Amino acid sequence: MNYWLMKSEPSEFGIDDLKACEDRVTHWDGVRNYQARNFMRDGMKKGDLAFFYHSNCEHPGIVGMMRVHREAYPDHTAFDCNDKHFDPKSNPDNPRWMMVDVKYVRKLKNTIELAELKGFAEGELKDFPLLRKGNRLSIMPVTKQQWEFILSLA
DNA sequence: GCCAACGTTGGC
DNA sequence: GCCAACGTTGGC
Repeated sequence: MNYWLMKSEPSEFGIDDLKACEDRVTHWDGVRNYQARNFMRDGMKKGDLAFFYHSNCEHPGIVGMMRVHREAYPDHTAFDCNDKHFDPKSNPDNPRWMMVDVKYVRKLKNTIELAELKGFAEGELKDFPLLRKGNRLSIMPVTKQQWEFILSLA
């Protein structure tokens, strides 16, 4: 089993929105970055666990966990010219962007803030992509060691 | 709101 | 293939 971290802006779609979804499942649409897409398409397997990360907000950090519920399939929002993430270069015959379905697992009692994680950038979380300077990946792998260490902070 | 870092686009 | 211009991300 693999571990992941997936970012979302809580003003757009936060962990409470996921929890409120029917069956607590939603499709993770809108990824428009090739590296992030490749992680989803090539790496994510049903049953994998992922941290839910709130970005671009007052207290960015890890707020909970979810599980991959369905493996990668075409992101239909890329075909919809009314959608915020419309991409005219993607079409149903040759979809450029993919998404997975994720299911809510649980919220953490307290957010593990980015500021706290940064304290381990030279130690336990060395090489964690989230802490790399200029990192903009919205989906990234987490090693088992990193996963367990981060959870121990919660 | 600012801005650094990064990815993408497109002219050449 | 290079690279300048531009757009986006996301912390602060």
